[in-house]
Amino acid sequence: MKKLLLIDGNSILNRQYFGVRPLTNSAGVFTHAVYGFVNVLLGQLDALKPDAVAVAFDVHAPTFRHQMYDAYKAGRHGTPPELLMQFPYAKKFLDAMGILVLEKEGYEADDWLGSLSALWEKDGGECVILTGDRDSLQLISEKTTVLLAKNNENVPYTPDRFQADYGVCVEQFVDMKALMGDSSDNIPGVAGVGEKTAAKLIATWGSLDGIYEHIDQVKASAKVLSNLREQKEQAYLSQRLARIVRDMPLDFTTEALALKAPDRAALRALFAELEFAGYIKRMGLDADLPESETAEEMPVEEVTAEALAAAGLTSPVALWLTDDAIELCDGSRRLSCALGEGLFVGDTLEQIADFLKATDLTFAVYDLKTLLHTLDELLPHFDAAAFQCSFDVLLAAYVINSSDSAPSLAKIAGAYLGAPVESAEVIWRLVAPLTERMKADECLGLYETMEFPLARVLYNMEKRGFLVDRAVLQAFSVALEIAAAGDMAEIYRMAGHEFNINSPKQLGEVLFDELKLPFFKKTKTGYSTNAEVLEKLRPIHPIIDLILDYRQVTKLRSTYAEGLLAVADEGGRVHTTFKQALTATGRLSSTEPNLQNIPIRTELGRELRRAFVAREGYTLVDADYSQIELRLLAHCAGDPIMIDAFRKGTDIHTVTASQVFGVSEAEVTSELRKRAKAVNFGIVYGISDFALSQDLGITKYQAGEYIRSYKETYSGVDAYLHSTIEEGKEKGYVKTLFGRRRYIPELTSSKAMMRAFGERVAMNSPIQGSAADIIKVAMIRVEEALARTGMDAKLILQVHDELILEVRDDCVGEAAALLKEEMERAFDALVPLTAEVSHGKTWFECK
DNA sequence: CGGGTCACG
DNA sequence: ACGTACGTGACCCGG
Repeated sequence: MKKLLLIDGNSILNRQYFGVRPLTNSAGVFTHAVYGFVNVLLGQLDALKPDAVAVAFDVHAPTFRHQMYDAYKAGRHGTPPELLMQFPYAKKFLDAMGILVLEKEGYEADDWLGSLSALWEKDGGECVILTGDRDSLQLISEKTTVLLAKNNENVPYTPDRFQADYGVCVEQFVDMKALMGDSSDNIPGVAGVGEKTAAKLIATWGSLDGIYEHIDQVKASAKVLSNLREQKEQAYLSQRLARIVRDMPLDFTTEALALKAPDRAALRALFAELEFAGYIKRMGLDADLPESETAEEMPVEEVTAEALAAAGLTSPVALWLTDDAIELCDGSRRLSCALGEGLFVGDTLEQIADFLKATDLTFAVYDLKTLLHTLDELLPHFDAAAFQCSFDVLLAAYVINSSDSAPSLAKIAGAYLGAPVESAEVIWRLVAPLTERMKADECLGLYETMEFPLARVLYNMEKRGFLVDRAVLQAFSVALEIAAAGDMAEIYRMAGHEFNINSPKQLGEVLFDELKLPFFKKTKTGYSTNAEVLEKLRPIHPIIDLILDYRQVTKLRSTYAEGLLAVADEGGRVHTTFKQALTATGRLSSTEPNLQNIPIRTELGRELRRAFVAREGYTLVDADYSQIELRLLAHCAGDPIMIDAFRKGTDIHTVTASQVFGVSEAEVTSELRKRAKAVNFGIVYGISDFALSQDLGITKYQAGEYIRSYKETYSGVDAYLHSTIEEGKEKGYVKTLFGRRRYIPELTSSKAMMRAFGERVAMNSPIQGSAADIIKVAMIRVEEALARTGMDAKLILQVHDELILEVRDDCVGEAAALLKEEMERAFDALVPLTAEVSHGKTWFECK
């Protein structure tokens, strides 16, 4: 029996795009989706050995079904350009492989899959359909299997497997979808009917027709029954939408699908353009090249690990990891050490691992932290601590100029070199000019003693991760879900109809057009519905409270409870990624997950911290700097009154209130202290009377008076802030206590708005940046001191002014003392930089 | 993919 | 006249 392999090109490319880590060739074309696609296709050809192959693509036409589909696609899953640009390459690849590409205006890939599998079956052949789209499961038959592409595997769906999964037979699938709908395909279905109800109804009555023929006998909830009756038309419309076309007009016969011989020259050229050296090798395409041409076009030697070890490179050697090779360059030679066929060939990787283990070379790299993670994932028994590295061009470029965040190697090369060069060579050639520039800008010390050593500390922290209690998150998520559902029902009742509460547009219409509530603020796109606005409306209408609560609980659920569950590893630990070369001020940022914005300010939100725990037998030790930014302001400004206050250990906000409002410290009420606190914060941010008035709900005039009085009290601070702005205007940048620069071109702008922004940045950056520098020093010292003492205590998180350790129960006291000591000693300021330590089994208990 | 909203320091 | 505090990241909507 002849075998046909049919592939849903859109679906598979899409999966590869999101599943394979991003990759570009040196021309900047994204290539990872094609890379994965090629891998999948070659793998299936190998495994199935089909007689015929075809790959289908969507070409939308403005028919009804496709309009809806397009609207949807354009909405939430609009194809990113980085994927779009890869489609032509995938098709070129298929052409070169001798595989038929199917596309026709007005038809989707699954229409082709349906029609061709029907045709092939009629001719007595067997068919395998490869797709990631469950829609195609309706095409399963005795002769047709659907290989459903999941994250790591392809699951073969036969009629039996389908029945087992869905509880109905394949022929009933379309009717089931007619009832339950499919949000991803914009099929409405019948309201209130989900997978469970749909399966039960279809299993009982056999089909959609069966249900409606016996509608008076159908047993279901009153709501479902009335929806079934009212939405009969919609159900049949959904049925039509869900059914894949199986009889599209075809202007060719099954013979046209037969696999042809590949055009090896075309394949080689394509892979060369995409820089898929691994596939050229895997398919033996380089063997076709005349010897001389190979040598001329590819000056890179493909060598084994042993040969490499014997090559006699001299330190420092630039090291650059591509998808299928490690490139090395010592200035005179550039070598690429093949990782083998793809990244996952065991013995070759082992050889690389052995080489790295045995070598005493020192490397220069781009982004040490990421490289260590990659090597750790790829190589057996990789020892990050033994990997000798002396230079990181990413961190050097960031220290020199923090303005463009996380610059690519190509971008750094563009800025500091001229001609385009290969990656390993770029790294090697960048070391000298970057070093010289750092010397000239007096930030080489910052790089050498702070940023570069910090990279390894961050690597360790990321690798360790933070344990979360998944049961706690689950339970929290469920409770929040229930709360949200309750709010939602009540909101709909008060509004008189259902709408999407998450849509600011729809919410604005309900509140301000329908309920006629007064509006205070508009955004570019419509009414503003933010918390500040809603807070004012609170007394006017009871729906506001519910909306605020709904917002809070859905945020906590989706961003935190569900968000954290989604990224926890098998052991329940979450591994954040610290971006070390991103912020303009020198702070770190934390992503996937962001562990630097875990709720604390509200009681409910704070509950989440109960889910952050120490592992069995261990305790969290947490320390945070007390008002470090204000203390640094006192230090930088040399302001005697502020310095005195911090030295005496008095409460700074109380002192400020007493001074600014002219009362004794004993007379400072909590309201006065609150206002003084807002002024103190404002000063650090680069204050304006308007913003302060907004924050405190007072008049602009009053806010101006506060500021005037503040500046009188702390005249040193006032003078310092002015001089900082002046220096910024003169030099074009401001800098931290450790010499980290931030360039502020806005300071010389002709637009007042821009200039004012520049001035606020000039006032804030040295303070925020110095605080960031100091905790970085502390982190390096804490990591080092803990390692030296051999204590079982490890840094696992930094939150700007806070450090968290996971410590074995028996050394909590010792670790807490060490942590406090190292943080407070990290910088010798004119005022004490105090750190407050606490500990507990969960983050919640650390306060 | 930009804007609105809201979480943190 | 005009829009306003500094630095971040994630989720959701809708064009």
